[in-house]
Parts: sequence; structure tokens; C-alpha cells
Amino acid sequence: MAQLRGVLYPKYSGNDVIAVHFDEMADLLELQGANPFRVRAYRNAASTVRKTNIDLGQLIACGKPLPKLQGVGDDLASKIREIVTTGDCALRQRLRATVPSGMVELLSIAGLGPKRVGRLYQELGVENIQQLCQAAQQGRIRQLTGFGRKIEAQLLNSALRGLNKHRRFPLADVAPLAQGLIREIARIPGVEQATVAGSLRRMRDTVGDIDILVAAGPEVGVIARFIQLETVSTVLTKGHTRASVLLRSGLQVDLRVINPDVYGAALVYFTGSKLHNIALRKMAHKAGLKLSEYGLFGAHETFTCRSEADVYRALKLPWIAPELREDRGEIQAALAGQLPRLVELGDLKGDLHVHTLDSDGDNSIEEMALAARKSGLEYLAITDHFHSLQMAHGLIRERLLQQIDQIDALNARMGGVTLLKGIEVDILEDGSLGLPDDVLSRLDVVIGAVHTHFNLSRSKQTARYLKAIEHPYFSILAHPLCRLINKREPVDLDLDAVIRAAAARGCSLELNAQPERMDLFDIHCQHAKSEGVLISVSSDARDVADFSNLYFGVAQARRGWLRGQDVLNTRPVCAIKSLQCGV
DNA sequence: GCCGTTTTCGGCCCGACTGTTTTCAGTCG
Repeated sequence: MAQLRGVLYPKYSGNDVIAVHFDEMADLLELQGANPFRVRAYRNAASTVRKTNIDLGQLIACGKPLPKLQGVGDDLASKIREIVTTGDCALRQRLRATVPSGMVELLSIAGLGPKRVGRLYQELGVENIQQLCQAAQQGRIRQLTGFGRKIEAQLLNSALRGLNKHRRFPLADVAPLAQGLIREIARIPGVEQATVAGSLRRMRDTVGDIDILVAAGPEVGVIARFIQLETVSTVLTKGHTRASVLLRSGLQVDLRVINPDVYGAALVYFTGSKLHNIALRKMAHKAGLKLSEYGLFGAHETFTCRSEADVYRALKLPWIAPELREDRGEIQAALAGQLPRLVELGDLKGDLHVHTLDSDGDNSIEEMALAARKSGLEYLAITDHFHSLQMAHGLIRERLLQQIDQIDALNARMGGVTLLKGIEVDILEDGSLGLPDDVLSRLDVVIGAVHTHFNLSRSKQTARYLKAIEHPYFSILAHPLCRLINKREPVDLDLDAVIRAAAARGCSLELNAQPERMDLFDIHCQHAKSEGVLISVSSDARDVADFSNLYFGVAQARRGWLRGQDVLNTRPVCAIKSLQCGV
């Protein structure tokens, strides 16, 4: 569903435009009944293009040849060039001319795939969601062979409630619900293990549903107990080994009951990602083995698969952390013995982005400091907004100078945590900073952030960021892409250029761990790391409870392959203070 | 449409579940 995937990927490079075109062509080809493997080729190419760090548009603009990309042959490479140079693709135009535009949207309805959409169109003239609702309400869908009352009701329900297959929720909203379910399921007598799987276990910043695996024998009756849980509102499907339900919150949960002897194989399979699984299966195939959720099999032997480590070991691989399982080079790194030692929450020594009562926070400086100390942090940068940001009740100049004195006094009095003097200063439309140098010079940490003018052109937006980074007192770029999950798209920006500028200036980029921000994205962290730019994993806390954001921020950093040494705030406080010493 | 230690053609993951029909098609993960 090309139109409804806005949440999933950043648009920091032109690659996303290419990927959206490929996805749309896959949808349209599928609706036309094209060879399913041809459809898959377009989807695979879209995925590859999204994952690559190379800005393909930039490359073509420089007259350089395209590198070999997985799943992109001569034909799709020529279409990439066509999209980059003309902004469109002739095949896409031809397909759009033959398929009504609303039909692509119909693919987003749960229970509708290309075959059913095709029949609804041919036999009932249904071209969009509105017409689908009308046909269902008039009882016309049930009259088609192969359809019936239940399917008709399900489609109407899905369409009316806006349930679609691509809706995603912030990780931090879903994780506590999942942990609650795991606790309940683990209490069922006879259950040996219960684990979250899927994108939630891989700690993607958004998740579409909750996947849960349970190790138990068939006599335990897990499914029957599960669908009776208090939080379950609707049972969508249930069988002997699997059930899907909706929670009262509207979130879907898929539960699978697994034989404990093959729990490891099932956990690998259902944790995914799909591309990681395919890569593992290919490896197994080459070794003459067959890997599935039911185990790993040779011609004459069956391997032990009780744990994930058993499975990876049999494939001659070390265990791979779920956050890395995206087929972004983790298997090659594992084979070479070069998997990174990923950063952990306990590696963080400080937090460099925190608000207090002086701007839009709910707690005093001292309360935030005590909470940070309790969270095991050694230092904390107080970074309230300056007054140019009216909406966050920013500090006035005099108050900021008072705050500096107050921090000195608290540092003299408090033990166990060091407070740093900081500011979250606006990057104005022209790239200048909303605070004079004589004030900036008194601070330990200057975080710059864009809070207005999100819709500048790509070139103007990039120039704005680059000018800000060049400022001698600028130390960290906060929430670089300004996205809000499900609310605001990332700004259009040449992030490659920004990362290069940060590397040249010795500045850091922030990974803002507010649940609805999660900004930077994982692939950007990986890119920044490759350019030698440190990432600051920050809570952007508004109150004392918000330090828990750091858990999810670290997860995103791990998905970006970051090690402890790649994260700015794993360093001791003296290293942070020295950021401004080179000015 | 891509790919290749089974290479220029033939395979591309495949099983669970549902609703419908009565042996299977379609969807989903």
C-alpha cells in the first residue's frame, strides 16, 4: 500500500521516492493478476532501495554507475534511473491508467488480497472503500461465489473501523501491554516459556501487532485460556496452535503454541525479520539442511532446536541479537566474527537532553537530578528551551543566567550526579541560533533543534541545518528529522550532507527517545556511525518518569548497530564538558 | 523480474486458518 506507508520509513533521501514507486507498481501489478514472482521482485527491490545507505539519486546526478543492489537487475536498475531523471516511470503510468486508483487502497483492508479485490471490481464494480461499504451494507458481497455472510461482515467491519494491515503503533505504547500479557500467560499451569516475537522483539520503533510464542504441550489448553483473558475483546481466529485476538485497546495479538522441543526454531522464525529468515533458510539449503519453524533437518538427522542458540550454532553462526535481524549484513558479520558488541542501557553514563519547570517540564532541576541519580546516571544536562520558542514557555535571558548560577550551587551541594549547563536552542529559519554568543559561551552543552518551518524545500532545509552546525558553539543536533509518529512526517532533508558536516565539525546527532519521536531512525544511526559521528541517546524528559525513555532509545541505537563507544553519553562527564573547550 | 556450487531455464517458503464448499481458494505471517 504505497499511499499508507508514511509511518514506516524516513524520506531523508530520494531513495524513498524510488521505493514508493516500486511498491505502488507491485500493488498495481498484483491487482492486474501479474506473475506473483514479478510482483515480489518489485517489492524486494523497494526494500533493498530503502535499506541502502547510498543516495541513488545523488549518484545518478553525478553521472556515476549504479552499484549492484540485491534483487535489482538490469530492468529495475533502468527503472531507478528513469524515476530519478524523470520523476516517474512509464510502467507506473500505464498501470495507473488501467487500474482505478481506489483499488490500491482496498488492498489495505484486512481480509482483502488481490484476488478478492479483483472479483469485487469485476462482478460488483467496487473500486474503492466507500463502494465496498455500500456493497456490504446492501448484502451484495455475500451473493458472490466464495464469499459469504461472515466475509462480508468482516470486510465491512474492517473498512468502517479503519483497520488496515499497515497501521502501526509506537513501540513504547505497545511494549508494556505485551509484557502484561506475557506475565498472564506464564501463569497458566503447564506453560514452559512465553516470549514476545516479531517486530516487537526486534524493537522496531513502531509495531503493527503483538506476536507471542508459548512453549507448551497440546494438553495445556493455552488457546482456550488465552482468549478468556480480561484484556481480550474480540477473537478473530482460533485453532489448536494459533489464535488472533483484538485487545480492548484495538491492538491485535497473534499467539502461537509451540512444542517445547522446537521452541528455538519457532522463536527464530517468528521473530524474523522475513528477510533475515530467508537468508538463514538459504544458508541451511546450501548446507543441505532444511530450516523451518518446526526445526532444522538434514537428510538423516534432526538437530536440537530448543533454543535459538541451538539453531544458529547448527548453522555455524553465533547467536544474533534480535535487533540486528533485518538482513542488513548481520549474517555476513556473524560469519566473519565481526558482530558488534551492542550498546546496553547500563553503558549510558548521562542524559544530555532534559527539561525542567523553567520551560515545558513538570519537575524542578533538583528533582530531575535526583531521579537521574536514581536511574544510575552520573551526569545530566539541563537543556530548557530559550524564549524564542513561545509554545514551550522558554526561558528569558535573565532566567537562564539565574539557572546557570542555580546549577553551580546544586553541583556544590549534591553528590553522585553532575549537572551540566545546557540549552535547547532554536535553529531559526535562516539557520542562525536563537540565542546570542555571549550566553552560549557560558554553557557546557548547546543542543540545536528545529521547531518551526518544517516544510521548507529540501535545499533550503538542508542549508538551514548546515549553517546551524557550523556555529562554533553548536554541539548536538536534537531530534534531527522532527518526525512525530502517526502525526508528522520527517522533514525533507539531505541528511547525508548533515552527517558529513557534523563529522567535520565534531558535532553529535541526537537519537531522541521520546516514544513518539524516536528520531534518528536506525539506518541513520548506522550511517552516522560509518562517518564517525557520535550519537547522543537522550530522553528529552519532561518529568522524572521520562528517564525510562532511554530504554527504547538504546533499543533503537542497537538496531543501528551502535556500540558503547559510538554513543556520546557513554563517555565520562569530562568528555562532555570538553565538547565546548575547542571553541 | 531476479538469480545461479542444480547458471541462460526453472524456481522463487510454505503451513495455519477461515469461510466456503465438500476438497479448496484466498489471505496472512
